[in-house]
Amino acid sequence: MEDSAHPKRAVTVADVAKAAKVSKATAARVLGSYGVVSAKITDRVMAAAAALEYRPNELARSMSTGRSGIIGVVVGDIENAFFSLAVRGISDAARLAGFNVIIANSGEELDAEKSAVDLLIGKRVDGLIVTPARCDSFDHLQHVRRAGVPLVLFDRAVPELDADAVTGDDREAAIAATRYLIGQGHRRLAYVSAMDAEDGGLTDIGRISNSAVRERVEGFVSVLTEAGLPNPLRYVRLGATNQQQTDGVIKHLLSDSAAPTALLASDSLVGLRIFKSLQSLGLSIPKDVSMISFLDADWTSVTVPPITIVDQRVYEMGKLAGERLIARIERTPLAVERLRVSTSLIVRGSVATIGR
Amino acid sequence: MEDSAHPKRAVTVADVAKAAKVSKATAARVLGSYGVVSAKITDRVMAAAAALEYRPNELARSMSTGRSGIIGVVVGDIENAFFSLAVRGISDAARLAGFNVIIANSGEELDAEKSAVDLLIGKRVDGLIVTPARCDSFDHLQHVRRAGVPLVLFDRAVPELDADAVTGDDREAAIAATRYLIGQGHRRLAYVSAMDAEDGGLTDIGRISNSAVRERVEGFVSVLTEAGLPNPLRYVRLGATNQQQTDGVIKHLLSDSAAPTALLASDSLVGLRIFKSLQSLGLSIPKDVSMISFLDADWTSVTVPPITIVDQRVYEMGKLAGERLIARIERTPLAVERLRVSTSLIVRGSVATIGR
DNA sequence: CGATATAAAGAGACCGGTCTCACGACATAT
DNA sequence: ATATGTCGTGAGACCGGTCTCTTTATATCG
Repeated sequence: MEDSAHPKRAVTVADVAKAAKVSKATAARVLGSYGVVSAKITDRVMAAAAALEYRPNELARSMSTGRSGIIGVVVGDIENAFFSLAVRGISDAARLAGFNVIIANSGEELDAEKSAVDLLIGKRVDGLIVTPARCDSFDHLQHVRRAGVPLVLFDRAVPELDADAVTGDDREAAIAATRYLIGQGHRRLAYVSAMDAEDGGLTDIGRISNSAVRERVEGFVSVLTEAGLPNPLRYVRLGATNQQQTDGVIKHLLSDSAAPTALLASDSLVGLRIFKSLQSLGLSIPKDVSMISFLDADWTSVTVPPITIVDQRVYEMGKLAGERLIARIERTPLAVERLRVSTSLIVRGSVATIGR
Repeated sequence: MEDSAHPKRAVTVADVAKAAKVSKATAARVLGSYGVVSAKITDRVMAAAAALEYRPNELARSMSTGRSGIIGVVVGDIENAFFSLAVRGISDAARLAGFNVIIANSGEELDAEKSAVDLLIGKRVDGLIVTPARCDSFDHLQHVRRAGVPLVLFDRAVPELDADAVTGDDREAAIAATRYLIGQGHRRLAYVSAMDAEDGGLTDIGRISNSAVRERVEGFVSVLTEAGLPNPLRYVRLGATNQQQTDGVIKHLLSDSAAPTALLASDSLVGLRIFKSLQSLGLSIPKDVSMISFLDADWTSVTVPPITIVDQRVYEMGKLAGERLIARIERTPLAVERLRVSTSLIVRGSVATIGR
């Protein structure tokens, strides 16, 4: 019965005003809870609103106030545990401050990232958190800043860009993991990442377009160099983007006459792929080969052996990014800051002690 | 330099129109690509728009067109692999049709769900996909329908509600898994779920407020009954919401003088918790106890032994839900449908054959 | 060559809120 | 009794698009 009333047009302040026999302005004051209205009239308007099932049109509200109450988040891949955890951190921070979150996926592709950013700007989000797919292309991010929209970079920094960033201490993390491996007697160490690359090999660290990966490789290389090990880039591999690619990378690495004895996985997805590769090759961890992965993902603690990992505290990173963005939204004049969240090595059972 | 131009006010059609020396209406026609405009003027407007870096205000656009191009998704917990996979399916379907997605988390709590739904309706989403936390409370969902907003339920159905739903074939899935266990000689089977419950035990299946869980339990019970096993509810346990709770549940189950020989986990998170519990109790799978989990999660294929699972094809479910919603948005008069996505048992190594 | 059809551009209402300003009523001050 | 102030309400502009209706310029036809 009431179902068939007016299936189409939504109830507006004007409708409520008419029903309560007051002006639109007064009804709006009550419904938007601003200005001053007498208690009597307030009640009358509230009653009318309830009877009509009035729901404010947030779009209209946003348009006149200029604030949408939404923050936009552009991530590489929500399916990746790293990002879904980060998103939870961001969401929690946002909710606490009364903001809501729109998530967009870039699939780690620059074009998708650009259009996602454009879209969110178009929706007039109050601020933006972006995980830039490439740190060497940031015109679109400069547009964001020029448009006056607060921006926080996540996980990866763009030094040339005058924007806040929340990242892990990737260099230190890689250093700690690498030192640990060397301390356990390893001398031939490989680093495997999922970054796209022309050739899979690597000649120039500076060319890595993802700052997090670049810093990790730099840390990795610096430790090898400081330990006096030759040709530190020899076992650095990119392109482990899917299981098949990873199988190829691992097979190739291990068939070397001087095969690496330990593998460092750049993220938990790569780590999982490496684990599966080794499993399918019938190799035992850590007897045949040792490994360390980034991120305390689900699977790392239930394998045999459990995987030694670099714990990234992603939830905190996300929360921090959210809080930082909100601070910037609410009181704009704020100096640019680059926050680093410390990581720690969690030693489990995937690294062997060798050579003594 | 250009940075300091006008850090505040955004460029509007009126600005572009002035720059191109045409009327606002004409500029709008070009920028919104509707109506007819001569090639010459089109070029002039486009040039002006490019020079001024015009970005359309989607809010304003939505307000006059009445369409936002956004579909809202309310899930239980994005961090759960089940939902993040589903969200990808939904997003993919949405993107293909030119829609974008706002995600909101309910944390499986009714109040949070209600306010998320309200929020999204307020934002004037074109449609809504909801994973109802409880199937016995749906006033808020009826509001949605009454407001004329297309709605698709996900994973769980509400029979009383006249809305589309996409679910798994939970009853059949549970039946298949249970039959398999019985076929392997198991006679004492436990079902463990994360649903909140007053007591953890269970006296009345009808009281389970999550239809997916209820159907699974029904399937489970029906097979036990048909196999002539006594007291089928004896080993059904709810409340495995975190590791500690799960440890308690498992310890209690297994300390029974007639302890179950196989455990059925209601989702992959519960499955993981059970696995860890068993591990910490020093029990071996499947020698000491067998288990089956729902969902082909990451971790299930790298454990020793790998876990036998009920594969839910969640991505397809999400995609289907997205497509269904979009169909309903674009051509409203459509009969209500309840779609079921079939599941299949993937036998790996976590179930022992016993008793013969 | 004038009448009519048609294409292109302009003027302005509208969406549903917010918010400024003006106005009337009543209280207090002088 | 008149001036001043405050409070509560109403009228209407505004946000930035879309879209209808009107006007103007050009083309087609008899």
